[in-house]
Amino acid sequence: MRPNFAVSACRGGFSFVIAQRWFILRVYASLKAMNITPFDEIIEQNDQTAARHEHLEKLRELVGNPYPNKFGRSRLSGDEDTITRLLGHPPIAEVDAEMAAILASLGEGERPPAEKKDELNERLKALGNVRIAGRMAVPPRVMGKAAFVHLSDGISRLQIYVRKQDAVAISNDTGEPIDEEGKAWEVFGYLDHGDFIGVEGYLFITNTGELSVHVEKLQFLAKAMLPMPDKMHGIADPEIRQRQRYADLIASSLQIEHDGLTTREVFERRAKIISSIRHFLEDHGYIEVETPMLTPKATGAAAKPFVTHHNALDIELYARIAPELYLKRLVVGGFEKVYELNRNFRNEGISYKHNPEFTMLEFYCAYMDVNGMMDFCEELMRQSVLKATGGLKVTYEGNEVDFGIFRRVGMRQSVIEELERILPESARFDSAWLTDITRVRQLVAFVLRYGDKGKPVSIDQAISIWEDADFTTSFDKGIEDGTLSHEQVFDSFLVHAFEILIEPNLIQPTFIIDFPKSISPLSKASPENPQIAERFELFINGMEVANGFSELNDPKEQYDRFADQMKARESGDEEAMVLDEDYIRALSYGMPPAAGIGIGIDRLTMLLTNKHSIRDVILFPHMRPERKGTSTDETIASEEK
RNA sequence: GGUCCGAUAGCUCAGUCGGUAGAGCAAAUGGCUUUUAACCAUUGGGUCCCAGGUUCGAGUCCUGGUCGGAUCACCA
Repeated sequence: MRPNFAVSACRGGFSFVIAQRWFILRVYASLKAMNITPFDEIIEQNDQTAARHEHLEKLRELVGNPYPNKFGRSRLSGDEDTITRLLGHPPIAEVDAEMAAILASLGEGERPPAEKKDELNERLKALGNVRIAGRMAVPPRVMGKAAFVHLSDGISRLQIYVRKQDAVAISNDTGEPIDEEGKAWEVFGYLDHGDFIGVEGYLFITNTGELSVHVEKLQFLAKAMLPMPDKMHGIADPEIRQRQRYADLIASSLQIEHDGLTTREVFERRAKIISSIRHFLEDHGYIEVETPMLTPKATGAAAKPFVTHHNALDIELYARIAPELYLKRLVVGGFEKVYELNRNFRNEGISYKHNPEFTMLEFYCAYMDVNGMMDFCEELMRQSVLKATGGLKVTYEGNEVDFGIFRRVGMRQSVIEELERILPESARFDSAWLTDITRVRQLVAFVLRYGDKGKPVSIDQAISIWEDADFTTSFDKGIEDGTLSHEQVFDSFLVHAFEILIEPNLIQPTFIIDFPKSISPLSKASPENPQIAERFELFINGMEVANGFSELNDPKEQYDRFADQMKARESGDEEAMVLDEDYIRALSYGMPPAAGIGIGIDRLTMLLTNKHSIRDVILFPHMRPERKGTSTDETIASEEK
């Protein structure tokens, strides 16, 4: 993009322009040599920015420093008068209930009766002046010698009315009114959509019944050098929405109409979810801790880590994939109820439900088991949903999700029931097949094909899939080279079949319980069945939202489980867990029986804000870096010839 | 990584069969002292994502690429 000379060119004669242009090109060349992006290349230069630049210079002449340091807002509404406060708590409410009722009805689009309006306006004027500040939320509507414009505080907007003969401008150098006829009107003429101004004036109701401020003093506060997002459409390009979240947030405060929550409301709701969770946990005796984000071992979950290097120690460090093992060390140390609500990092794919860094709540409670944890989790989710949305039912992608009821279903049981339902008559399912390697192979093939074809399939289709279902699977290699026991094959099939057949259909909150032990290396086995882990995952709308279990606290058994994981790692499973010797040492001091859970805050927020993409509930999601323009080098080279 | 879709004025988008690049908003200028998607008049504004190809002629067709979105695989 070429630098824009139009603005500077209008200030001098022809030779001055040539000299200045030459000078600017030299400055550009030296900045480029140091790999510094020139200012004019950071924002695109066009007629819109040129106009705003001219306006900025005019304002500098009129009021002095165009970036003053403060603006004191009045306190008529009881606290500092933000626009939202003034609209929500009109100062007249304390003195006159009837007038307050009329004011409140204006919000519904009603007009006050003519005689009441005059009386109300007298009352409002008698309250004295308010001082408010905000961003100009619309381009000013100018009518010769008077104008209307709305100011926004990011949440609400309040209209101001500027009349040429009534307004005076404030000097930004002295802070005092400029005693000069028509100065404020001239200043107003150089204001653009998006600029920040502060005004002082009295409240009144317009003919069309809108509470407004009749401006007596006008102070310029800051310039918007870039044009504002489209007032009707906001920002349509999802890339710009995510890269320039600030612009997206401005758009959500400026847009006239919108469906669903605005971006700002999404993040306000996210904040509510998080604060309600913190309050709930603290009310129940939990203490918040912070454990290392940079760790010498990436363990505690099955995932690939980000690697970095510490220069002074000259060691590799990993961004943590889970705080789990640190939190349990704290349980060993006597923190009976402990939680951490912070970021985890996983070096894996990006999708609508995965971001490389994501926010996870993990907490642990001594003397509790998996069943107590499910009860507590239900309670925590319910109060959080209630605080964030005001009810227990939310609509997510057309489905009504009811947080009033959480089902509990065994993983094995759910898969058996589904297989009984979908397998053809000619192959009536028998649960003994789940421990027959030949049958499991056929079932794997069937489920894979079934999953590919999507649901539902007819009986005929099921029969033909079943009859064809005899080919090698990814398990065969594991069996042949001895890295997979038959038991592991059965478990893997169960999990796989669950993911394909059951998981996508779990719309209502459902705890899936009874996980195979072999895929739960940190979890205690069930006292009734040593092959089953005391573990659950919570699914809502086909998405895993939480994962909890009775924590394994036998150091020798934990060591053996880690050892199994390390063997799996040896044979190529990059995500198998890494042995943490210090954790084994910690457990050896003795850890009380305990239950723990991890809850994905981003996914919970998606559910409670009806957002399909995780990137819509993360303020600054990860994206590829922007490509820099490369044209200026050639421009300079050709200009200098 | 696979598949599908998209990229045109500052913004939101049209652009027919391959034949002179369009609208609304925004901007600039003028008018208008209670408007509210203010209104009226006038004006300026384009590397049609990039590179090749086909053609007398490409925003449009073909090939390759960049960026983005959706989806699948992996994962929480």
